Amino acid sequence: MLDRTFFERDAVTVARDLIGVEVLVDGVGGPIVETEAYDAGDPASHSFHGPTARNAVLFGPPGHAYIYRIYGLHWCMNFVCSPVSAVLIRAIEPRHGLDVMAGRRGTGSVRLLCSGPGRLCQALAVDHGLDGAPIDAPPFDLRAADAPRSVAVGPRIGISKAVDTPWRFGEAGSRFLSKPFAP
DNA sequence: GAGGCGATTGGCT
DNA sequence: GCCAATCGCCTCG
Repeated sequence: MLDRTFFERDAVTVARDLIGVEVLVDGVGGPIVETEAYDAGDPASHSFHGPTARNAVLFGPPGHAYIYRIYGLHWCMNFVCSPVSAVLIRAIEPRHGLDVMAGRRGTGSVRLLCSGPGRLCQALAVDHGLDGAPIDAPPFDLRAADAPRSVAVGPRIGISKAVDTPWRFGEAGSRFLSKPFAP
């Protein structure tokens, strides 16, 4: 289990350090291979326009899950950092509970089980019910990386503001990335 | 109270 | 590569 102070740092630092960290929800999950940072004062962050009903968790203590619905049908999972910032978990490497994930996802393709923020939430059964939940307690279980990873960096995906800010991080060469990093 | 849109995905051309 | 699906939240009137 990660120390709580891990998230008492800025989102960019945490996003880089999360690559390789194992995240399990009720025992299902695997190592994080792709993240994005959304900093305080970042025009692309949900916190930019101040507190609202949806983003209230972002303004609370770090080390909690911020989960929201996107495009009316998918969920996205973030870990809250400090101050008022968050890391979007974009992809993990399926390692534990493959059969459970496949059942939830309705696909046999291991590569597509958790390759994308919406997909991994479906595979791990993450939804609004876990919004605001502390991530150092069940059903979450976060474990330090088993080995150092080579981390690639690039611009974030799918946003319309601050599109050039290089705050997307990923395990170089992983086949479970939602999109490859430019060389 | 109404209108627009999003940190996405999957299916079809 | 393009586009529909689908709805809660936010902004504006």
